[in-house]
Amino acid sequence: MLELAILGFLREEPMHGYELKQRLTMLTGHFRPVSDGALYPAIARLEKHGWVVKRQEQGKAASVRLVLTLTESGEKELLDRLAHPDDVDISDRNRFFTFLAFLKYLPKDQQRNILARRLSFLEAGRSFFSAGGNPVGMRQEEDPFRRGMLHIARETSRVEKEWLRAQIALLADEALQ
Amino acid sequence: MLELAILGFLREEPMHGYELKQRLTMLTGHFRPVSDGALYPAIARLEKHGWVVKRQEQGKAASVRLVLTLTESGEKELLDRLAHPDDVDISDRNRFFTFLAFLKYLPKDQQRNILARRLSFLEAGRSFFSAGGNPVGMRQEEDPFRRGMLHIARETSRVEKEWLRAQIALLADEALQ
DNA sequence: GCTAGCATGTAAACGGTTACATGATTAG
DNA sequence: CTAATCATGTAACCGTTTACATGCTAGC
Repeated sequence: MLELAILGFLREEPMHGYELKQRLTMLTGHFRPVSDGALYPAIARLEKHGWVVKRQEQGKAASVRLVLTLTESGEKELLDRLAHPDDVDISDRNRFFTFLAFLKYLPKDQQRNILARRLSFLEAGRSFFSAGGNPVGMRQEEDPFRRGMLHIARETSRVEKEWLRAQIALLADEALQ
Repeated sequence: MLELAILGFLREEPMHGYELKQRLTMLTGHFRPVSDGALYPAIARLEKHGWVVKRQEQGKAASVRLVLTLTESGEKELLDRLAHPDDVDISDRNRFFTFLAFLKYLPKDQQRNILARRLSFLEAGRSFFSAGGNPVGMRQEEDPFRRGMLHIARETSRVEKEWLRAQIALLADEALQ
C-alpha cells in the first residue's frame, strides 16, 4: 500500500524522499507520519525493480536531495496495482482512500469497477457487536459508547454510499456520450 | 491493539478463541477477519503474563474448546491500557473505535479525557493534499475522486465531532449531579 | 549557542499475513 | 460424500515501528 502511494505521487511529478514523506503523511490516516524506516526501504525496493530512478540534486538546505522519477515500467506497475484491488482489502477505508487518491490514472470503466466494488461492500454492511450470535442494533445496545460507534459508522457509511452512487452514475453518463 | 481488544472482550465474559475471533472480526474494520496466526500467538502472550487463564471445555462440535478467563491482573492491565492512549495513536479511527468499544470500563473522568483527546485531534483536522506546501481545499481540487475523499472525510469528521461534543457534555452533566 | 527543519539512511524487534497442519461434526 | 463450520495451533515471510546515526542551514 505504501509502495502504491509512492508510485502514485511520483506519477504526478518527480520528487525526493522527504517531500514524498510529507505527502504520504497527509494521505495516510490524516497526519500520522510515515516512518523513515518504512519509507526508505520501500523506495529502495521500487528502485530495485526499476520502477523509479534516482537523480541527485542540491537540497534547499542540508544534504543532497535524491529526486525520484517514475519510469515507464513504474507507470505500468502503478496502473496494474490500481486495476487489481483483488489482491488488496478495499474494506478498510484508509486503503480504499489510497486507491481513490490515484484513481484518476485509471481508464473510466476500471474506475467504475473499483467504486462499485466498494459500494457493494458497504451495502453488505453489518453492525459491530454480536450478542448470542446475532448482530446488535442501535436499539438493543445500551452502552452509550458502542451506540456512538454504531451511529458514527452508519452515518459515515451513508455519506460514502451516496457519493459512490452519484459518482458511478456520473461515470455511466459519461460513457454514453 | 489486538491484545487490548482480547482483554476487553474477556472482561465481558469468558470465551474461547474461536468466539473471540468472531467478535474481533466484527470489531476491527467491519468484517476483515482476524487471522489465526495473529490471534493465537496474542492469546499465548496474554497467558504468559498471567492476564488470562485457560480452562478446557467440550466444544459444540470438533475439538475441545479452551475457554479463556480474565484474571484480576488482566483486568488491571486492561484498565491501564485504556487509560493511557498516549502510547497509542488515537488519530486512527479504527484504533479509536477499539478504545470506544471498551471505554465503559473506565471511570467517567478518564472517559471524558479520551473523548476530549479525540475531539481535539479532529478539530485540528486538515486536508489531505498539498500543492506547493499549502493544503488543498475542496474548491481548488479538480480531481473528482480526491474531491470525494475530502467530502467524505469532512462529513465523517463532522458527524463524529458532533457526537463527541454531545457525549462530553453529557458526562460533564453527570459529574455535577 | 541552540532549536527546528531539511535530508537520508540502517538495524533490531515486533507483530501481522499467509500457508501449512490437523481433525471432528452437521447440513445439504 | 462433500462442503461448511467448529476449533486450535505453528512456521516462514514480510513490512512497520522504534531507535540509532549523521550532518547541514536558517532563525531566534
